[in-house]
Amino acid sequence: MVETTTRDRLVSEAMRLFGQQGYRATSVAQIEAAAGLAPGSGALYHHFKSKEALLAAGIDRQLDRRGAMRDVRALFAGLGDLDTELTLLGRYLFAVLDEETQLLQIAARTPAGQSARVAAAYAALVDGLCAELADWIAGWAPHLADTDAHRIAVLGINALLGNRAGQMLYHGPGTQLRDEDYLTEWTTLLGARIRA
Amino acid sequence: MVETTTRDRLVSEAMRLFGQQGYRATSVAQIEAAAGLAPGSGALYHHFKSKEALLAAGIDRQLDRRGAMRDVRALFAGLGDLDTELTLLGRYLFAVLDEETQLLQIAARTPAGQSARVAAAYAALVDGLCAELADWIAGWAPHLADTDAHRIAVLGINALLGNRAGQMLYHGPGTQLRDEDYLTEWTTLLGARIRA
DNA sequence: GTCTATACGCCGATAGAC
DNA sequence: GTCTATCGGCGTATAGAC
Repeated sequence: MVETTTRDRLVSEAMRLFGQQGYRATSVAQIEAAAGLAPGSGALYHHFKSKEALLAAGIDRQLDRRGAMRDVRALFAGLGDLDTELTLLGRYLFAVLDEETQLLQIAARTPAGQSARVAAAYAALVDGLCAELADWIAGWAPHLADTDAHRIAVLGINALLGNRAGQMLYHGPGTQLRDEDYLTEWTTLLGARIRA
Repeated sequence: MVETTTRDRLVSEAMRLFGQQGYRATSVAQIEAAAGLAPGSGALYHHFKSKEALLAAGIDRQLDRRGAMRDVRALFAGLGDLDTELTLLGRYLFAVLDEETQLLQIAARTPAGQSARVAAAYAALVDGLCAELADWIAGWAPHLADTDAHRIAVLGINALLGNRAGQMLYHGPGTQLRDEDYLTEWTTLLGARIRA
């Protein structure tokens, strides 16, 4: 994943800075400097017609990289008992969220209805993860109504999202748990609910 | 809670706007206008020496209003069975979070280590809620180790935080569940874990 | 305490040389 | 494609009249 073109570098550095500082707080000059161009020169505008177009390109690239909704039921089914599969699934969901860290940060720091593209990308991510988890739950607990499986999934995803949100805000070691411990507890909680 | 002084109105409107748009994206002129002053006039600077001092005053007011850590174990203990108490406790935790909406929004939109005051206020809130919930759990499940009770509490609080974070980002009706349904599922999940 | 007026800097974006 | 130079606008903050 070595960046070749200046355009790619601009997108990468812009998304990194947008995530760290927010869209408005990041200046075009700063992005240019991070991409190895002279800060303050309008060099960026030979690749994007505006700063907003650059954000849109970054979101679109993130959406392109995002694989199609995986059928987690097929991926993880039959690997072992419920707790084992659930732990693996939790690690997988954390990994997906970490791939989308920049998007999550940008979404959190974008004033509500400012960018429809950002909101749509965020909604698609969360809804997709909930659907995947709900699907897997339904496979293990056929006796559960679909709405129940969905509710458990929403809560499970929110628990993972809340963890990453907390890490973004604390940014220090904080009082947060280690990922391993958190996932263990997450597995225990959801496993007990699904079995019941 | 009718605002009397101009200073109070400035703080209230500033915190509202900071929450909606973020600190940097909110201009002093906008705050002045919202407080009924002439936008662009430096009238604000007769009450605060800078925009940053205004934010600090807002955070401090939020901290002052925040009651001392309540002993939820004493508040909710003996009201009924575990599920009943847990539901009430969940409603209470949601209510506390909703009182702190502005702080949560500001924290989310403040670029990491920008304001130590904001980070400290956020950390104190989350740590306090986790401690309260862990305390209550320990009361119902004496057989559980303290570290286990704490882990369950962290996950429970994160699940509630994740829900409110999602509401802040969707801001539309979205796919989110109704509070009632979400709390029901939250209660079921944590209840099953505590009993086990 | 609030106003008008203004200083001064930074930002997004454009023009034109190379 | 990247640079220097620059325009116009908006941002924070200040000075001084009332």
